[in-house]
Amino acid sequence: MKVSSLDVARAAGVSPATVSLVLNGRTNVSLATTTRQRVQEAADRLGYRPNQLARNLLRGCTGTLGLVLPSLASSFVAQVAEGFQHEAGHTDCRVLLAHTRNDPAFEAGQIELLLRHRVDGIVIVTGEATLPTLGDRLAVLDRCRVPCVVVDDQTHAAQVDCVVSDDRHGAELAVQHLIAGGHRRIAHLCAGKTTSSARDRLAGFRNALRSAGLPCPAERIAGSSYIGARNREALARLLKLPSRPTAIFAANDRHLAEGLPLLAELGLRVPADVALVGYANYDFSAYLGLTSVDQDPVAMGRIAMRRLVERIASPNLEPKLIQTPVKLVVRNSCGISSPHQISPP
Amino acid sequence: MKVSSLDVARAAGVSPATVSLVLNGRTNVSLATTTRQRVQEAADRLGYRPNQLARNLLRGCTGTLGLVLPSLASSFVAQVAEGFQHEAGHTDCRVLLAHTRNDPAFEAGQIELLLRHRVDGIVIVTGEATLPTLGDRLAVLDRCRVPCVVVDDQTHAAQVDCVVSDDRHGAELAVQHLIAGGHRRIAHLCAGKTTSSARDRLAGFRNALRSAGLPCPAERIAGSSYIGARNREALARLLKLPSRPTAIFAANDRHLAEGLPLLAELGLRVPADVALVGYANYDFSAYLGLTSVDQDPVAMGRIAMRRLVERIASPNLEPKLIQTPVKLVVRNSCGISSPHQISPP
DNA sequence: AAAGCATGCTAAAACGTTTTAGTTGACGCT
DNA sequence: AGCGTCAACTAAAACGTTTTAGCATGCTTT
Repeated sequence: MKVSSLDVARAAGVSPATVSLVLNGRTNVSLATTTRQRVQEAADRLGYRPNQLARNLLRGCTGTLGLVLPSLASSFVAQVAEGFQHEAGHTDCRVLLAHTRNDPAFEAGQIELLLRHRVDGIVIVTGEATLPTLGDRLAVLDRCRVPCVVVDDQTHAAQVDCVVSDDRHGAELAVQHLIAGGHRRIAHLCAGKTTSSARDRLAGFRNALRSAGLPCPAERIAGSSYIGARNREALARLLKLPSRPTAIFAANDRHLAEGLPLLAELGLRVPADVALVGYANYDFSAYLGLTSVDQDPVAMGRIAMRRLVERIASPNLEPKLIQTPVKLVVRNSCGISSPHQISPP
Repeated sequence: MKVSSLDVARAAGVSPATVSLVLNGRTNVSLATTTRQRVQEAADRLGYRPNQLARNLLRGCTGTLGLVLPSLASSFVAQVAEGFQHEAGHTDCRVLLAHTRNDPAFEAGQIELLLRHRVDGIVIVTGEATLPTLGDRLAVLDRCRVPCVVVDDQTHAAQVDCVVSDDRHGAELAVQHLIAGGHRRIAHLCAGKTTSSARDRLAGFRNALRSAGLPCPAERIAGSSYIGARNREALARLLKLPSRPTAIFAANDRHLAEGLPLLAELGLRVPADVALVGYANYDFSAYLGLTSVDQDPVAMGRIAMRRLVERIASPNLEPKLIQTPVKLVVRNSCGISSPHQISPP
C-alpha cells in the first residue's frame, strides 16, 4: 500500500530514476540485465504499485474520462454506459462516473468535480430535466478546453459532437412498415417536444405519411415524455377518436407496454384491432412481441467514446453530428407473424 | 484549465499558502475580510479549480471508490450501480468504474488499475464467470489493506462484507404463496449451482416444500444459469414430466419470459394450466403480469456503499453478511387476479 | 517602555512520480 | 598517453497542493 519507488530503489540499490526507467521499459537503460532484474525483483517482492496520482500530476493528463448521466436505472442509459466503458477498456482509459439526479444544479456540481479531477474529456448522456441548461455546461467545458461529446440529443450539434440514433429515419421505417401493412389511419404516441429525439421521431412520422400521400391530422398526435398516467390518457385519447386509428407508432416501447392494460380494457386486440410499433427495442419488447425500432445504445456509447478520444487527440476538429444506424425489428404486434404473448383475451 | 493556486496567489498579492487557507475555509485566517475577498475574487476571475490529483497525493486518500462489475447491460447490475453511485453522491465520493468482461484475468488487471489510482475502497458486483477467482482478488485487496464489499454472492462471507438479497427467504415466500394457492406439484427452474444466490433460492424452495410436508423429487428441479436454449430445454423437461407440475418457481424472471413461447407451443395457459412465480421483478415482469420476488437492487447498491464507507472509517470491523429484505409482488401469473398480458391464445 | 501575546500571513517541506541534463567510469582510437 | 565516445546510471527539478512551524506586526499588559 505504502511502498514507493524510493523503497524499491533502496531495496535494489539504485536511484528512483532507475526504477522508473526500468519499470516503464525505457530502452536506454541497463541492457546488462543485472540491474533490470534486481529492480524488477525488488518491485515484485515489495508489491510495488506506481501511484497514478503522482504520475498524472506530472504528466498533466489522467487517462480518465468523465461519464455524466441522469440515472443508470434507465436501461438505455445503462447500455450507453456499457458501450462506453467497454470501449474505454480497449483504449486504456478509466471512467469516472457522475450522476445528474435530473437536477441542473447537481449536474453542474458533478461536472465541476470531474474538472477538479482533471478528466481528459467528458461524455454527457442528456436527460430531459437537465437539457435546458446543457448549453451552460458546454460553455464551461469549452472555456476550460475539456473535450466533450453529447449523447442522445442534438440540440447543440453546432457547438459540440453529438451522438444520436437516426431517429427520423427510424420513425420513417416504422411508419412505412405500417403503411405497407395496409394501414391508413396511423397515430403517433409521441414523447413530448423537449428532446430532439422526440421531435425527430415526430418529424419522421409526419414525413413518412406525407411521402405516402396520407393525411396527418393534429388530433392523431398525442403524448408526453413522462411515463405513467399522463401517457395513458394520451393513448386513451387516440384510441377514442371518432375514426379510430388502425395503427399506433409510439416514440417509446415503454409507453406501449404501459398501455397494454388499457387496450385490454377497451377490448381492443393486438394486432387485429390495432397494430403497434414502438421505439427502443428494450428486452421486454421481445418478450411482449412488440415490433420496434432498434437503436443499439451500446454502439452509441462505443461511438461516443471513440469520438471523444479522437477529439482529445485533435481538439480543433469541427463539431460533428453522428447519427447511428437503426433497424426495424419486426414482431407480431403489427400483424406480420402470429402473436403469442400479445393476443386476444 | 492551467491556472494554479500560485497564479491566484500572485493575482491576489498573497502566498499560495494563504490561497489554500482561504479557499478551504480555515478559520484562523484573515477575519479582516480584505484578504479573503481579494483571494476569492482572484480565484473566481481566473476560474481557479484546485487540482485534486495534487490534493489527494498529499492527503494520501482520494475519496474515490472503485466499482467492479461484469456488465452494465444487466439490469440488476445497473441498478446496483445506480444505488451505489447515488449514495456516493451523498457521501461526497467519486466512483471509478471497472469492467470485468466476465474474464478473470481482465478483472485482475482492472483491479490492479484501481489500486494504482489509490481508490479508498472497492465494491465488487460478482458475475458467475469470475466467481471462481474471487478469492484471489480478495486476497490481493486484503494484502494491500483496501476495504472491499462484495455484492450478490456470499461465498466469501467469512473474510469480507457481503451484500446479498435474502434469497432463501424470497424463495420460501414464493413457494408458500403457491402452496397457499392450492398447488402441490411445484417445480423449480433453477439458475445452476454456481452462485450462492442460485443455491439459496434452491434451498428456500426445498425448505418451503418440506415445511409444508410436500415431496420434492429431484426430477422437479432443472435449469442452468445461462439464458437461452439450455434453459428452454430445462423448462421443457419440467413441463413434460409424467405428472406435470401445476406450478413453477423460477430462480429468474428472465427464464420464464423466455419460456413463454414454449408454453404457448405446448398449449399451456397461464395461470390456468400452470402457475408461475419468478424472481428479480424486472420491469418487464410487470408488463408480463408475472408474480415475482422483488429484491430491490438499488437498495443493495446503497447498502454496499454505506458499508464500504463504514469499513473505510474503521478497518477492523468483523466481516458482516448483509441480507437485504425481499418482498413478493403478486400479479396474475399465479392465478390470483385476472390476467391481461398473459392469457390463453 | 519593556515584555508578552494575539493576529495575519508566509517559507518550505512534503506527497510520489517522470524527465532532463549530467556525471561517472570504462573503453577504443590515434 | 591523451582524447573522445559510449553505456549506465543519478541528481534535481518539476507537477500543484496542504500543512507545519515560524516570522513580523501591532496590541495588551505591567
